[in-house]
Amino acid sequence: MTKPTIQDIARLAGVSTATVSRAIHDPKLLLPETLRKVQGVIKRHGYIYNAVAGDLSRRKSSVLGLFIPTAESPKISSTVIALQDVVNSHGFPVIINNTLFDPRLELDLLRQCRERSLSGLIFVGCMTENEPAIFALGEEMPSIFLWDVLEGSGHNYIGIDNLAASYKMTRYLLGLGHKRIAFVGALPDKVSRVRRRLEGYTRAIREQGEAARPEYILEFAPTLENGHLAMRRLLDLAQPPTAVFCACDMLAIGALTACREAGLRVPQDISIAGFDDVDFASHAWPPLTTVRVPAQEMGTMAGRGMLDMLRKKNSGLIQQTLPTSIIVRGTCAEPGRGV
Amino acid sequence: MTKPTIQDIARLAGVSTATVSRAIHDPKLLLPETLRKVQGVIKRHGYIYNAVAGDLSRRKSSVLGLFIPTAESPKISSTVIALQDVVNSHGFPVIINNTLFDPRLELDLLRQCRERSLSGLIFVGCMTENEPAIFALGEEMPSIFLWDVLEGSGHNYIGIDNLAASYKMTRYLLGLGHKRIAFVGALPDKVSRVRRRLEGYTRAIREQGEAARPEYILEFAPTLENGHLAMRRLLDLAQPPTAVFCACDMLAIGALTACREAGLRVPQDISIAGFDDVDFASHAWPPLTTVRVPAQEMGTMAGRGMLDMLRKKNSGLIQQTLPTSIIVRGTCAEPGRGV
DNA sequence: TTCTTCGATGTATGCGCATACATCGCCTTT
DNA sequence: AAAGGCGATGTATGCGCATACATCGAAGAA
Repeated sequence: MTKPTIQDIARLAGVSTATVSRAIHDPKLLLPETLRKVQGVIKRHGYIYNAVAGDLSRRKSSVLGLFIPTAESPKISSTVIALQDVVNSHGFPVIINNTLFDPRLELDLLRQCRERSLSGLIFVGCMTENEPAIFALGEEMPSIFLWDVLEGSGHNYIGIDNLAASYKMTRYLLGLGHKRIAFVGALPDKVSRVRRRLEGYTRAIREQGEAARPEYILEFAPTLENGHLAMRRLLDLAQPPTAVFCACDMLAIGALTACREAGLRVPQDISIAGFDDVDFASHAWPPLTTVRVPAQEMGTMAGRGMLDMLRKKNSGLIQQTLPTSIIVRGTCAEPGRGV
Repeated sequence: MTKPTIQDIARLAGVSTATVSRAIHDPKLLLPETLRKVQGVIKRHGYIYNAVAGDLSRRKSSVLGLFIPTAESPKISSTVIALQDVVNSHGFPVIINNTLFDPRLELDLLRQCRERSLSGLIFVGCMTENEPAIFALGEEMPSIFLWDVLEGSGHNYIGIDNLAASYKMTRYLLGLGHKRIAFVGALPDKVSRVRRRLEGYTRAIREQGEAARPEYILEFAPTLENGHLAMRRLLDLAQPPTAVFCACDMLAIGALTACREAGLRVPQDISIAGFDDVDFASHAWPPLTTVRVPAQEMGTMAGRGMLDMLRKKNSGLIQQTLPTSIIVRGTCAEPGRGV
């Protein structure tokens, strides 16, 4: 026996296909009796709705697309999970695209999404060089950008002020008395939120009357291994920094390990600060001082915002800047007792 | 101007729709000249292929579905990333379904996948109570199960021998001289791979001539916070264990923190072992002794296997058991110097 | 030369559903 | 009692593509 279609159900229930369609999508349009009859036939014959056909007919798939650099970042995963939690329960599956910081791949994934007529796109940032194309696409279909602010851009965003947060953390380190502060970040040239963090850092340093030293600015993709590598490179410098500000916790925790291996005490000999406040941050040793990012909140809000846009409610622009805060734990202190 | 369809392209290029379709999917069927002509028109008019229509016509979507308990687990993320890496580059997007250990949700997500006529499903385990339904579905469409072995089941799997690995780790702790070993796992009743790990533990304990003590067996979902909680509960026992085997690293690292807070030295006062070998394991303090799980390999192999199945190559059953190994780091030692 | 084969392309149909529009009673309204 | 309104349902068309089958011409076989 072949899979029953809406037509089979209609025939068996003695109604029209339109009525079956209504029974599935908008039951309250039907007489209770009719509804029961149709639902009975549906259940009895194991009818499975064909969403692909529905999508074609409606000219719009009810799938959402999410773009993230890599699922390897636990903090971004928080955003992903929160988002999915909201939209899945409303029948919207999510296709997750890992761009792996590769602009070509990002574009290719984007094309695939367009081919599938996804009903909405959510970006946890995007490659800087693809911004024009992606922003243009944002005009055509519901899109939301997360994890950064796009002020005055006319685009929907739910983000954090990376520059301000980074500036604040750098000021904090400066305030502790550090003169030689390094910055380790993930590809500032390619990712705007990291670039903003770098700007916050350099601004704070410059305000202090000093220029940021190029050898103190390192570029590494956000993995533990890279944090380890970066710290080793910094420690090999003729004049190593007394504090290291890592633009994400993965790098910071890797750096912590490198310090331990080098026999350096944190924070007595060297201070380390992170960005994100991943769950692991408070379980590291010493517990990591970092910037808390409301990743989960952004995911939840993005999900709700997207649902609203799809339902044509609340058609205004979504533009929200969420607060961050410095979480002082145990990896930063005044300099000068070691090294 | 409305979006051009395959028909518009056909007309503009002076060929039939079939030829355009071939130009898109199987270019070598066409005369080079024809191909160039069609591709020119496609490019010039900004034609975008409509995958939804294609899927309907072909009666099969080229999207894959992946079921995981939660993206919050970094080790499962490794599998996800590796899998996506393989299939995305072949044009297969992946819909990721987080079941959150909720059987109802799992079933609902499964229904959504069926409605979308996904071409293949990959499961990082599934809820035990849904196994019959899911295994039955596995007969209808390409499916692969990961992270556990399904010997003699007739299903495709790429997994690890959880029971044996767990048995081995417990033996290791026993060999160190521990008599009081606790087990903390994530919902063994609901997830087969955790059940197997529990079995490995109890088997090893029983072989020692002792029965596993119920108060030493704790059930917690795999989060850092829960590991912390579990350890505190164990430490509150009249007779706390001298070693704690956590069925996943998240729990183990949380437990580590709880010990530190309680003023207990690891491994001098208490031993802790994990399972997974997440990246963070070697960055914890002390570095975590754990069972290495080839998560990435499973993802890669699953991706390749799925592609093969979809291309009808290699139609045999995929049944592979990958090796695990105990990674001895710094959290386990002989008992008896503290507590 | 005639028949066959095969490569290149065209024709025509249907995939399963949504929905604009039409229909048909029945209940209000005046 | 006639007109209008509205709730419940049916009719009919098309969404954009894949593909089975048909066609046609040229090259090779006999």
